[in-house]
Amino acid sequence: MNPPADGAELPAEGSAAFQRLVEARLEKMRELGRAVELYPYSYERTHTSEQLRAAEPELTAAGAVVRVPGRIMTKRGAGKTLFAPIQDEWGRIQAYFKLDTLGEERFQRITRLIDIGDWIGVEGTLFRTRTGELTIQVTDFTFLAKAVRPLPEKYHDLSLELKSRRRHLDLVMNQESRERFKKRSAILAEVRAFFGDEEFLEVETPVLQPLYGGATARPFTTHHNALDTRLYLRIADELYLKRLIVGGLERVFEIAKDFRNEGMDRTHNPEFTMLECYAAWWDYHGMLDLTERLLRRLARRFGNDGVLTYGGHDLDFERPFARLRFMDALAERTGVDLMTLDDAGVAAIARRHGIEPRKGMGRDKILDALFGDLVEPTLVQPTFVMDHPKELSPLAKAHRRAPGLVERFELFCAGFEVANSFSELNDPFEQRRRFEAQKTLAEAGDEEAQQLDEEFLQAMELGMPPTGGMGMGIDRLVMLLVDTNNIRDVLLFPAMRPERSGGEGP
RNA sequence: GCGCCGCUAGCUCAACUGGUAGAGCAACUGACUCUUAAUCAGUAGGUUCGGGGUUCAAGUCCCUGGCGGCGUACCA
Repeated sequence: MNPPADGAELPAEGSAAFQRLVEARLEKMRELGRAVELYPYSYERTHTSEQLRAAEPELTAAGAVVRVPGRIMTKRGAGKTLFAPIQDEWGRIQAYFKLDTLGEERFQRITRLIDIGDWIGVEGTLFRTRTGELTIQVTDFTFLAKAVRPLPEKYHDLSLELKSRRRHLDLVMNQESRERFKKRSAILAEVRAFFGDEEFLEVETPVLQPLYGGATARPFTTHHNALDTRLYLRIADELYLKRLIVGGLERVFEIAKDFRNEGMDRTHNPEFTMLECYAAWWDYHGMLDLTERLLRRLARRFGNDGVLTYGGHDLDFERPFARLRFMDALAERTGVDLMTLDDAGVAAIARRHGIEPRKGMGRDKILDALFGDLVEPTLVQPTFVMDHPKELSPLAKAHRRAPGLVERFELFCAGFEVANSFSELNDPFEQRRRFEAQKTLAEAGDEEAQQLDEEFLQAMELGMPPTGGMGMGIDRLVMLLVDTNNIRDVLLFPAMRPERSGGEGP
């Protein structure tokens, strides 16, 4: 038998009132500890709450004794009986405790010494109450673990902050939250299965990198003690994955965290999960087909016959996705063929649409801003936007026919970007020129400028096959599939400012 | 970054123009042998985010710091 936990206490914290709530629980735990093991090592479960519901007819007919562990969510005493829903990962099953069946000591134990929030295993047979609820008639029960802290209030939702900061509380209190994160896991599994079927090899590349590249973003920096050298947390996998293509691995993909030292809001977290894939011998058309197949498969599995409801819109992934050329979309919105205009002309059009070009914004950046304002919000149904201006895409191959453009597409759904893809630049001389240009920007103080990666260039100089590449923000994909507009809903532990007591004052 | 709003019991929220800080849930005591937001009777529970100021008097007004929400800008 365990020591009776007489010394158990929590560090002083919170108000005296809170201390008393905890103390009441500790006191009951001490008393309970004199009779039972407080922290047993395991429990033999026969069924989950879900399995009980599925197997009810057989179990009832056989009068089978089941053993189900779970957390006590409420206690409803009714004289010499007690009803208590027991919650496990899949849901709840009601347990019925009766003085007559359990005897005085065990009945007192459940009614008086065991708290809401505690874990117990109940053993008994199934029956239906008068009101029709499936219930376990408890013949015995086992104490499994103590909740020394009280559970939150039961019929109002937690604030988003508490849900995010204390995800464990959210998961205890909200079945729907548990379902959402299980769905995220299923989505990831489905994506991996898809790439397996498409004969892509899943690989892992470094998170800690001596140089960062593959995207324009500010990195996190860290330091390696033994090497006494600065390292960066990756902002993209791109350059390493392309080196694998050079090496002869023809189809690779990676699902991994990227880190970007930038603002956070409803759609941005400093660390986020990115899918990148590369296929030798493909151009962006091949990637486009792949992307469409992937999204359709996900929409069939997680939506309704290939249709996803998002923000009140029905998004149809079953039909071939719309395709739209970047410049055509802009021309349609502005009434002007912007290809024919010079920088000043483009800037003038932007001003006419309420966009004031910032200092240092090149023509292509202004086009991008215009696109973001005028076109993106209108792209509700899945739409491929194709053939972007060159300056925006330093790693993409020039368009084979249209001068000034690159072979690139982005997939938009519900007004936000889901995927981004190029015919990958594989000309090492052109790539070196573009890096040099970035280096100049960096020296001028542009923190987002990409660094010249000699290792990568040397790899490309060894010869990189024609290659298609695609990147997809997994968190946004999950947001789309679970119908939420807040990234915190799909990250178990989103980045939060550390909690601190108030400042010291002036 | 910037702007607006918020922070009161463990949780969700009240408290008028400055005038004794309240309710529900949770907790505690009691009643009830099919309850289910159980019910009924009672008890206890507060650093009103921190610091400073104005005032006879501050949850409320002012200054300042912290944290959050929403909007906005950049990034997936």
